[in-house]
Amino acid sequence: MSKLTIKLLAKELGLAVSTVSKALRDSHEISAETKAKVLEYARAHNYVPNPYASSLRKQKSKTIAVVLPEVADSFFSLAINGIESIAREKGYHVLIYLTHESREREEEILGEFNSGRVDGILISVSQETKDSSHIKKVIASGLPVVFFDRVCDDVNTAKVITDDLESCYMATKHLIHKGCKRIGYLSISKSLSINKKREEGYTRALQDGGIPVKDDAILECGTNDKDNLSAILHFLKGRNRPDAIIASVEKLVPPVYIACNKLKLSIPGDIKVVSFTNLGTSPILNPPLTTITQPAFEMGSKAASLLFKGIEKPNFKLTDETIVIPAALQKRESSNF
Amino acid sequence: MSKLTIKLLAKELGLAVSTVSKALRDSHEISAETKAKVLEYARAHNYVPNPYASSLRKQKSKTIAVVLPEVADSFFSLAINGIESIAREKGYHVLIYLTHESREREEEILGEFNSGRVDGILISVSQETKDSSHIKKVIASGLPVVFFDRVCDDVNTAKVITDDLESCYMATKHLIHKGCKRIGYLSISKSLSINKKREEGYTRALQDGGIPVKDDAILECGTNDKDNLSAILHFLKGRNRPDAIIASVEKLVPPVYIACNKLKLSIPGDIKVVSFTNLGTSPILNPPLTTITQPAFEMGSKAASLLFKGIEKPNFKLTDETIVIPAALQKRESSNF
DNA sequence: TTGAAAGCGCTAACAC
DNA sequence: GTGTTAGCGCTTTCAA
Repeated sequence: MSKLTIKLLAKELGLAVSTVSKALRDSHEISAETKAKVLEYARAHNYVPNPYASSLRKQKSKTIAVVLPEVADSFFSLAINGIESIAREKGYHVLIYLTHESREREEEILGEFNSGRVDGILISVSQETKDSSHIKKVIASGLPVVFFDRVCDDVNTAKVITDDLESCYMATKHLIHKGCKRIGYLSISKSLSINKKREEGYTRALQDGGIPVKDDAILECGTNDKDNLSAILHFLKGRNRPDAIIASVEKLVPPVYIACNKLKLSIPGDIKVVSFTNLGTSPILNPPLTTITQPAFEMGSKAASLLFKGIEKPNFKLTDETIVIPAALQKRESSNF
Repeated sequence: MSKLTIKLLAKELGLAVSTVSKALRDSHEISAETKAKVLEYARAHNYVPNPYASSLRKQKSKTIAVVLPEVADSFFSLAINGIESIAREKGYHVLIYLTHESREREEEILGEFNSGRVDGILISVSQETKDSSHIKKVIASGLPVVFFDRVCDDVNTAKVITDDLESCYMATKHLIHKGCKRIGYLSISKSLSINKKREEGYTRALQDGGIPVKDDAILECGTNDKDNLSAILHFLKGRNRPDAIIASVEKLVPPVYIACNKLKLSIPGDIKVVSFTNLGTSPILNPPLTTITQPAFEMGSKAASLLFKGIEKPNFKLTDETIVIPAALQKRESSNF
């Protein structure tokens, strides 16, 4: 069962290895006849060149890494789809790595790439990632990096994001328009780019709407689901409880609904809810959820396209340019339309 | 910015390449002193061995492939998590490939593995995969393969699945117990292992419950979301419309809820609903959904563990043994508890 | 148009 | 305990 190699192939055909190699890659120096013979034999015997030998020789791997906080989130699932489709199209392979929101793990993972394993990196950083030196280091080593969604502002490379500030501004405006006076905001890690922008959209909308911005209207949630639920329960119990909530990430949707349910707070009667999310079940929640939906698939494919350009075009530099793709505010019953 | 190689490293340290190589791998033949020196220099200069050179030499890649129908499904998302965590633990890298439910693509992808790119394969087959010759071929070539969830019964290798028949039997029983007389079943591709088992659980429960099994109580759904919605709408319109529905896969949940909504059928009043799904939003749907939940993470990690055993233990054969992990019936309002 | 040979970076015999 | 060397499978000069 020893694998067929180019050497064996050459021997069988009575040709030199180099001739076979060239024939396989359809080189113009090889006669049509020889090419046909080689190709036929190769496909008949299911020959697939060893990619690692080729990587070693050519010093490129035709492989990219996708580094994600997690995959159990519909945004990332859809983004992977987008990435994979472009990668396949371009003949690249996709290695997937999960940081589980740990900056330490993220650094560990990136550190491994200083080895020729991948030709480029797509990354959405972890919640813990404040210091971006590990990313700068990998870029300095010559590897193209493209951020998507969760970026590091201080790293000079291409980024694909949504209009977080504007879309959250719009969502907040919408709630104000519906008569909400005490709008709560559920944040995640303060250091996260998306959170900063979304929160700023929120506060600006409040200011523009003449509503005082209060610190205790913002609840910072974390990684642990149980803790988040109890924090939200507590948040909704105060005598100054909010009459609306904006959840900055998808994972906060279930705890918000569950908390309201427990506290017998009716959505949208007592409290209106809006969330950033790509959940396919938003329209069938109880009640249907008003969402800010990111174009996840498109973001993934755009980011991948950019990365491949950065890899393949010698004079295309992945500078600090940022591609912003608008998110959509989808109004539903949870905010009273 | 040329990458640091073992050769350079050796030169800098005034040592032979082989000495450095052994030192890096903590060989007993190397003095503690030399080891320390090498290790220190290596880490100070961020040396990471080129994995492809090593793969080439050792004839193994420390990489596995995960071949999935899609990733926008909470089962697969969770399974990837399970796979990744074990892979990381074992020092393996994970290549991800999506078939998008196409058997052709699946074959294409598997074909590429006849090259040393991966040491093993985890696969959940596409809806279109009836003929499994492409999988048999890759196994015959010597690559370990472990199926998870969607398996091919006629392929002799390890499989990690849930008790599809039994759990669907239980779910159907539950509906019968609730007084349902015309229970509809939404299938997907007839050829899919999970569907066959689930459907059989359904029919057996009907038989055991003394309810006639009718062909027109089974609706075969497909890949296209819109088509599924209209098919379900039609299905629920007949004068002999079902008083309960079992959805065999997660993606059918939104269309079922939407269809009922459109037709003003109340769940669970007019029609009870149960679905196979790992959706985190099941408890907050309108109404909360009764689910058959698979231990997705565990299935992924089990499958990965098995695969690594098959890769690393020379006399551990991945025979036809099947690991069955039970799914859980989580009763909620959609089936009236 | 074809072939010989060097070498990508690493590991593993084997020699010293 | 350390060094020399061959070779994994491929691509790419360069020579014939």
